[in-house]
Amino acid sequence: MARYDPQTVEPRWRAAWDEKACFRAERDPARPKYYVLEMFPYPSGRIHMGHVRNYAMGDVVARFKRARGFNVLHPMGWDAFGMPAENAAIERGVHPAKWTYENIAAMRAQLQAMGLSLDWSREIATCDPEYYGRQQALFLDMLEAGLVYRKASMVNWDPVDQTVLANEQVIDGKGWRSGAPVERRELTQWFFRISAMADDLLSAIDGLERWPDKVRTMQRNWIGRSEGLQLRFEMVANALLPDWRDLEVYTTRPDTLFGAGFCAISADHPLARALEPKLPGLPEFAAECRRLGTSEEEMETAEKAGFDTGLRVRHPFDPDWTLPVYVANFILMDYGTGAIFGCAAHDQRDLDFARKYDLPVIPVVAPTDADPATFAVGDEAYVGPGRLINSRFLDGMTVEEAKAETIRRIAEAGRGEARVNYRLRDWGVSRQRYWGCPIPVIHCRECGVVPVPKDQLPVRLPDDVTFDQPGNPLERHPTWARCLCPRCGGPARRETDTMDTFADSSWYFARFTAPHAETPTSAEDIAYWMNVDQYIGGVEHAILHLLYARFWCRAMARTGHLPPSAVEPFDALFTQGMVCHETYRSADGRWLTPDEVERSGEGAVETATGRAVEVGPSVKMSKSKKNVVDPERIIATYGADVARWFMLSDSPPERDVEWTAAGAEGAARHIQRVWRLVDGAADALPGPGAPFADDAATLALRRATHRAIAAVTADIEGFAFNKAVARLYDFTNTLARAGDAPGAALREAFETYALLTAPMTPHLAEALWARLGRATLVAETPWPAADPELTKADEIRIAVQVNGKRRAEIAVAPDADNAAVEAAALADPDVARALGGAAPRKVIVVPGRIVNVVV
RNA sequence: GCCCGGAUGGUGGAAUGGUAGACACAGGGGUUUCAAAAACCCCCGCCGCGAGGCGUGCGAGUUCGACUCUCGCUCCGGGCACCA
Repeated sequence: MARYDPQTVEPRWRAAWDEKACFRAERDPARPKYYVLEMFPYPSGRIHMGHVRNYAMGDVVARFKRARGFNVLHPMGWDAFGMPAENAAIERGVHPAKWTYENIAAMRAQLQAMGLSLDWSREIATCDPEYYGRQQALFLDMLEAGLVYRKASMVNWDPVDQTVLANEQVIDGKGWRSGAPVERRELTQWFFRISAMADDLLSAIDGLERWPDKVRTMQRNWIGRSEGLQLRFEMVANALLPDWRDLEVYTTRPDTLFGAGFCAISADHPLARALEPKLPGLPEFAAECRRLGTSEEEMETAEKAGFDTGLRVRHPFDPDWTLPVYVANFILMDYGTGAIFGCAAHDQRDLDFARKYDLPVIPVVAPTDADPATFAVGDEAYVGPGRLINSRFLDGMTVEEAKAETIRRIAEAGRGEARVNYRLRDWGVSRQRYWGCPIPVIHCRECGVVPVPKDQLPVRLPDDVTFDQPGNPLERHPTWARCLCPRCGGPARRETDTMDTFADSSWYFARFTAPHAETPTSAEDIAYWMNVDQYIGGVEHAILHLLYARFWCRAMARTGHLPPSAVEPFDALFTQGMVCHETYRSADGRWLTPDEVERSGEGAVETATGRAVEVGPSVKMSKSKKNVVDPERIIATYGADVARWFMLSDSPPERDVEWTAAGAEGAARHIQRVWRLVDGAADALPGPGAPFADDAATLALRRATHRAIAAVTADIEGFAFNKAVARLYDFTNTLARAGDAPGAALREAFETYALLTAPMTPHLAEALWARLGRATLVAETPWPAADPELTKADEIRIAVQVNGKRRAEIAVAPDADNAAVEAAALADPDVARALGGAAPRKVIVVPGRIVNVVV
């Protein structure tokens, strides 16, 4: 009896699949298609366990659907542009392209070793001009359609490195390389007009029924539709800015207008800009605000601070009532009008601000159970429902009534109007970096911004670039940007900004349907393959990537690259959890990898020194904490099936999973056990198609077999891979005890096992199938069907409760009527004892479930 | 700070509002073996000799019945627009 050796067995079956091109996807209108896609990876150089989990799940779906008769498209590619390649160039002097393509080669080999049923002939890399050239064509069409424009916007500026920094490169307000305090700086940049589609992107979420509710909620909140009032406060005449008449603010709480205590504007508001040179102290304060960087998180968590401009505005309902105007660090120029009125009593931020600067806190909404005369606000703003107080003509109204009435009166007075607003901002795509898709426009002194003619695409990145100094290599390249204006022929300069990599990942799924087409998409292939039936990826992409892709598809539809049916490209979405591992820290505070540590009972020691190691909580695998396990080593030690099986077992796919060495060994033992069972029994089995014996042992085993088929099928369809795995463990235990069962039933059971395990452990499945004498491939074999006659139970056991506490268990026929079940329950001696002679007041019988006797 | 999740034995988890702990890992005991490994069998929520009682992060509530529904917390995680 040979031990199952994955290192020799697995490559053999991968070669067999390749030879028969089992996973090549060809358009075939006669067959139903199924497009399953996992989020493509960034080519960091090595796959990690998160990839293993993601791609194992996708492969389960792909192999399952293929076995169910679908024409499956399951492609793979590379999200290959991005900052790490430039960082490698800066730190190690390797060219981003060389670094990226070497990483792709290494990761492709690793993914191939996983035995994924991918169509590699469709592989794409976003850094390939074949791909990004088509993206440039899309960009030009979107530009022409008015979906792209330029405007001034803020970036994080490192004044020492003279470089734009990503948010993750700003640490505690300082540049990650230079350590210099970061400034906000304004640059003219390219934007996609995603906000113009806000309403459609919002309402279409209702139709995404096979997306997780949490993702739909997050997207709704992100878009943030609000109904409110845009209102112009009249400015009190002042010598500083005699020409400014009004201050326009946006509020979602017009009902609280009589609670207004101040107005606040962003440091980037035109009014603040106009005041800056005229007000001593303001430039310093504005600079302080701008040091906050561009992330919303920073703005919101920073301590509220303001600068009193000395200007005042009039209350719209009382010309004698004036409010101070502050410049404040928590007002976003990008939201609403960049100015607010503050009602301290009913907004926490406003309250914090008012307490700090001693501004009035006037409650104007009182909860219905409070006494309006004494209701006051302490350190917590009241944001709940209630009735208006201290608000003149609004007194006594509900919040909703008061909002409507305020808007009506403001409109009547000509000082504002109702307005729908969105939190969603336009998508800034300009990146001042080399390793991205060049934005295909030319700047001409005479003609302005001129699109690159399509026949000159792709605008290729130059190869000869240097990274020995900070800044954008494209900008300082001696010749690349220099060109002639396509319109007037005069000297001109190329755009040196490249696109956000989110653009690359916003349409790759469409490109996979025709990866070699001359045009970005091919209508026939799109019509057949789109949409993606099942998309699988990390929940960290719930908002940005998925929202941008939804927008981009709408833009592609408007420019004729996608049919209207593809504006929502992902019919079903599944977000999987992360892979975690416990963390280890040596006595001197160094993080240790799991390889450097020996686990012993409660504690752990560092193998090299024998010293005790502090075992930390299990958190997402990350290089910084060194709690990573290299899939390549796992595959080399145990085989791909073990890695796949373990990643699918135990934890529900949407939840985080913890990698443990013991778990991996358990998975390896299981695979050996299955092989041993089949290998030991195979020679004695009758050939395929032998008739079943008419005896109890045959019936019992066949019942177990068909129940396993039904259960595994339902579990895979329901994305409960951990439960499918548990069913297969269960079925394995049945097989282990069925050694003397009649041959035909045993063959059916073993063959069924091979077919059911194939989506999870495809190599093992093929090996079992072949050992059972089959000359075909499991990869080409249809999924087994459960015989309903065999999955029915002949007797069920149900619990009997007395006053909600379980007291007994009775066996009844599955179709027994309620009266019979009730009688059987009351006749049970344990039930009688629990009743203690008391007469049942009520008996609840839930058919097939439970009996509850209430006394 | 704001938005979205999650919490069940020693561990990962299972459970259309209906027998809490399927299945697995770890642990314990046994069989086999010169021995070890492997394999196989049994036990395994907590307290209790037992009868029984208590148990799904905490506190309330709805229900004949709550891990599941509602409200209020705690802790942990994801996202916050230039990481991908």
